[in-house]
Amino acid sequence: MASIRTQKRDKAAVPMQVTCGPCALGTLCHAEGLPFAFHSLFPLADEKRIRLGAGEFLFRAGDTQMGIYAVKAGFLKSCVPLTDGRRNIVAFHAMGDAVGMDALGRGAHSSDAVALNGCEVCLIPLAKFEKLLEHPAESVHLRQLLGRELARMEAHAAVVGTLSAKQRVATFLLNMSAGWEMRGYSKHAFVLFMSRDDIGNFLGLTFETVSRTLSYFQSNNWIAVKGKNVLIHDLKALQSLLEHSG
Amino acid sequence: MASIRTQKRDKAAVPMQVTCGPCALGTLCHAEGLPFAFHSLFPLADEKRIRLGAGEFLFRAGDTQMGIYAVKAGFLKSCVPLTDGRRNIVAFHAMGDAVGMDALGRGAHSSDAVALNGCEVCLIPLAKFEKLLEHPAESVHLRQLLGRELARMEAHAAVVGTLSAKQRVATFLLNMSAGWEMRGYSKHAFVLFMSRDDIGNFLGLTFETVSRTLSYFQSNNWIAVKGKNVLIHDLKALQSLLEHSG
DNA sequence: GCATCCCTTTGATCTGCGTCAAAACCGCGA
DNA sequence: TCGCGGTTTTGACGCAGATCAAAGGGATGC
Repeated sequence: MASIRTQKRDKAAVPMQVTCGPCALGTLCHAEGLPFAFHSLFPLADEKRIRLGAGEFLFRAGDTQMGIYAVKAGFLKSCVPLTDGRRNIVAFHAMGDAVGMDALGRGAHSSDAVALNGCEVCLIPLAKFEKLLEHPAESVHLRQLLGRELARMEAHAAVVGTLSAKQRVATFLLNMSAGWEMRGYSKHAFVLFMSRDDIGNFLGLTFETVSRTLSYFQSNNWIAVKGKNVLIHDLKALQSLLEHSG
Repeated sequence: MASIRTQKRDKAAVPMQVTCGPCALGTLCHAEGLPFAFHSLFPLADEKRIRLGAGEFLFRAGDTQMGIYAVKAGFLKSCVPLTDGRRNIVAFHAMGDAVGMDALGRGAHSSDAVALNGCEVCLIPLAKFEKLLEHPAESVHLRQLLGRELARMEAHAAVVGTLSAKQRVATFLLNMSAGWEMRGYSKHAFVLFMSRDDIGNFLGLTFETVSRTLSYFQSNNWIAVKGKNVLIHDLKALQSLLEHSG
C-alpha cells in the first residue's frame, strides 16, 4: 500500500492573484459579502490570509485550534491518520473549497490538511463563526457547506469500497474534470496537482496501478497524459466504464 | 461484489419502548428538552413519530422532502446509489443516531435510508429546523452533529480504502462494540442487526469473505460467533490487528 | 554543463480476495 | 411436525491488483 511521502519544504511562498468569487465560504468569509451590520466583526480579509509552502501543514489531526479555512489559491490534501501510523488521503482541495469542517464535531481536527504546493487560504476562527452564525443566512450557508461535504464523502467511500481500479481512476478524472469546469476552466485539459502516489492513496490503489491505468486509458485514445498534464479526448468512454458493474 | 438483497416486507410494526435519553438530536428534537419559548414551535412528539417495517424506506436518494430523523428504536442503513445501479451501504444507524443530514447540502437526499427491522424514528422537517436554529444553542448542536458525521465518514472512507479484509472486519466489530458500550450495553456481547451481505457491502468485501474472516477470528478464540450473536473474548487481539500495516 | 533525487513508467511474479459451487443451518408458515 | 426460501459456512479455483524490480524522465542544485 502506498504511503504518503515525506513532506518537502518549498523555496518560498508563491506570488498569487487571489479572487473571492467562487469561494465556498461566500458570505461567511470576508467583509465585502457580509450584511452591513456584520462588517465590524471582521478584521480586514488580508490579516486572515495564510500562506503555505509545499508540504506545510495547515493543521494536524488533533489540533484544537479550530476554524474553517477557504482555499484562495493553490492545492491541499486532507489526510486521516490510521492506527498503524499511515495516513490516508480522503480529499483534495482547490481554489474555492472549504477545509477543516470535520473539527466542528469533536472540537478538534480529525484530519491533517497539507499544502501540495505554494498556497494561500483564508481563515475564520471558530469564535468569529459563532457570532456570525446567529445571522440566519450565514447559518444556512454553513449547513449547506457541511451537508455537501458529507454527501461528497459518502460518495467517495462508495467509490473506494466498490469500484474496480479502472472505475476508480475514471471517476477521479471525471471529478477533476467537473471540478475545473465548475470553476470556469476547461473540462478537457487540466493539470493534476498531486503525484501518482497521492492519487493512489486517495483511491485505495498503489501508484503503479494508477500509472498503469492512465497508460491503459491513453492506449485506448480516451485521454492523453504527459506527466501531470491530462487531456481528455473521450469523456463518454470514461463515463461508460462506470455504467457496467464490475 | 455483493449487492444489496431485495427488500422484504415485515409482518407488522413492532411494539417498542422508546426513550429519548441518548438521542443525537437532543434538544433539537422534542418539546421536553427545548427552551421553554420554543415549545410552541413543536407539535407533540408522538405526531412526528414514524414507524417502519423491515425493508421499508425512510427516504430515497433524490427525495426533496427533507428533514432530519432521529432513530428511536430499531436499525437502519444508508445506501448511496452507484452509476451502475448498485447501491453501497455507507452507514448503519441505531437508537440515538441522526439520519438524513446529507440532504442539507443539495436540498435533496443523496442516499437511501432503509429500515433493517421494525423501527421507529422521530422527524423534524426542515422548516421547523430553520426556525429552531435561530436559537444559538440548537445551531451549535446541529453543527456538532454534522461535524461528527463528516469525521465518521472520513474515517470510514479510510478504512475501506486502505485496510485488509481482516482489518476491516476487526474495525467493524470494534466500532460495534464501542457503539454499544456508549449506549450503556455490553461491549463484549451484542447482536449484529444486519446480514453478512450488508456487512460485506458496507466494508467493500463479499459476504463470503466476511463469513470466512469471522470464522478465522473465532478459530483464534478472539471471538465467538453464532449467527448474529457475537461474543468478543479478546478486544486487544482485534485492536492489535490494526497496529501493524498490511 | 553534469549529477542527484524523486517521480513515473513498465515488466514479472505473487497473493488476497472475488467467484463459483455445494452443503448446512435457521426461521417461518402451513 | 415438516418443508421451503433465504442466509451462512466452507471449499476449490482464478484473477485483479499488490509487490518486487529496474530503467527512464524531469526538475533542481552545483
